[in-house]
Amino acid sequence: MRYPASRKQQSRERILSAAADLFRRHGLDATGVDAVMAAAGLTAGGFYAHFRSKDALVAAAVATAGEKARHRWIVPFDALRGRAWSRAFVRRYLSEEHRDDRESGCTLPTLSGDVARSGVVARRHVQAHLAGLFELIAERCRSESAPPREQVLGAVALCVGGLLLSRVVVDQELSNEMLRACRASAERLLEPERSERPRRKKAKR
Amino acid sequence: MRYPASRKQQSRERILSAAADLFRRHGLDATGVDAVMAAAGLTAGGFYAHFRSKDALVAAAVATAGEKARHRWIVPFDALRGRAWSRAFVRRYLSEEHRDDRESGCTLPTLSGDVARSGVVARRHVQAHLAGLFELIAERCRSESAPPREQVLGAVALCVGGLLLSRVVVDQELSNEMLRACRASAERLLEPERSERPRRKKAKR
DNA sequence: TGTACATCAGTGAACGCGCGTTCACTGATGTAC
DNA sequence: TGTACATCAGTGAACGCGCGTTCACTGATGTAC
Repeated sequence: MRYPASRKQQSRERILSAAADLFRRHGLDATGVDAVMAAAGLTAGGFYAHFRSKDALVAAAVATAGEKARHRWIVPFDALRGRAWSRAFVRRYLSEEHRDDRESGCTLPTLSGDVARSGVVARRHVQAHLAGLFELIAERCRSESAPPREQVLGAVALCVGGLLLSRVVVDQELSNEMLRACRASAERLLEPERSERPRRKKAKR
Repeated sequence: MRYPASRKQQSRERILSAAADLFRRHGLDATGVDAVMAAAGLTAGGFYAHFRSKDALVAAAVATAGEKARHRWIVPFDALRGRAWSRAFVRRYLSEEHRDDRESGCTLPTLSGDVARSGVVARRHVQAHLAGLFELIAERCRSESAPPREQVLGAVALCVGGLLLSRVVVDQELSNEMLRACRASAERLLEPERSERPRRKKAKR
C-alpha cells in the first residue's frame, strides 16, 4: 500500500477509546459525535471517514470495550483456579472502586440498558462477549468439582445487576452493603456443592 | 377550592403513565416531552403547568412506576409465604413474558442505567423503592426459616441483572436459558439453608 | 335567572441549541518522470 | 535531485431536524351580584 496504514488506524483507535469512555459515562444517547471526536483530538467532520454512522460506532465501541475488559478482569487472575479464582474475580468486580469508576469499568452494567434498545449488531457483539464469559468462568471455576452452568449464568447476572443497582443507590452505606451481599451471594453460586466438600469456616470478615 | 381538582389531576396522571411507558420503551434521553404529551392526548406547551422540567417528570415517573410495580409483582402473591412465595415471584419476574414486555415491565432493569446517570432525586426514589423491596422480600420468604438478608439482596440483583441481560441477547434460545438459570439461582439464594430442612425432590420440570 | 367578570387547563407558534450528517476544501505525504 | 501531480486524513461551515422551554392567547368552567 502507498500510505502508512498506521496513521488512520491510530485515529480510529483513539476515536473508539474515547467513545467507549464517553458512552459509559454519559450513555449512548447523551454522547454526541462531536464530543467523541473532540475527545479524540479531531473535529466532527472527519468522523465519517472512519464510521458509516453513529450506530456503527456504537457497535464497534461496544465490541472493543468488551475486548479490553477481558484484559482487566480476566488476565490478572490467569494463574488462579477454582474457589481462589471465583473469590478473586468477584471481589474485584463487585468492589467499591469498580462501582465508583463508571467510565473505564465493565460495559455490561453501564450500557446493557441502552444496548438492549439499540441495533442488532451491537446486541450481537454483547451476546458473543457474554457467551464467551460464561464458558471462561465455568472453566476457571473448575477444580476438584465445578459449579453447574446454570449457577455460572446466575452469578454473572448477579454481578452485573449488583453493580448496576449499587450505582443507582445514593446512600453510600446501603450501596456498600449491597456490594458485600452480592459478593457473598455470587461466591455461594460459584462454589461447588457444599455436600461434596467439608464445610469451611466463615471467611475472615 | 373553586375548581374541581380532579381535571388537572387526571391529566397529570395520564402524563405520568405515558411517560413511564415511553421511558421504559425508548430510554430517558430518547423520549421527548412532545412525545409524552402527545401520548397523553395533550400538546407539548401544557407540560410546564404540570412539571417544572423534564428532570422533574423523570423523578415523578420513576416513583409512580415503582408504586405500580408493587401491585403487579407483589400483591398477586400476597397469600403465599416462604418457599411458595419465592418460587411464584421468581417465576413471574424472570418469565419470558416479562422479558418481552419492556414497556409495562419493571423499571429496574430498563431504567437503572439511565437513572444512575441522572439527577439525585430520581436516584433517591429508586433507592427507597429498593430498600422497601428488600424488606418485603425478606418478610415474604420467612416461614419456618428465612434466607439471610445478604442473600435477599443478592437475589434482587440477580433478578434485575438476569432480565437486563436476557433482553440484550439476540439468540432466543440463549436468552431463555439465561432466564431458566437465573430462576434456579435466585430460588437457591432465597430458599432457607439446605442443612436445616429435608432435601426436596427436583421440581416438576 | 341572567349578565359580567375571574380563573385556569391547555393551545400553538416561536426561541435558541445541539444533534447527525454532508461536502467543498486544505495541506501534508507520497509517487512519477 | 527536482518538479508536477495524485492521494487522502482531516477541517470547518453548513444543512435540516427535533429537542426543552417560554409565552401570548383561547375557551370552557366557575363565581358575583
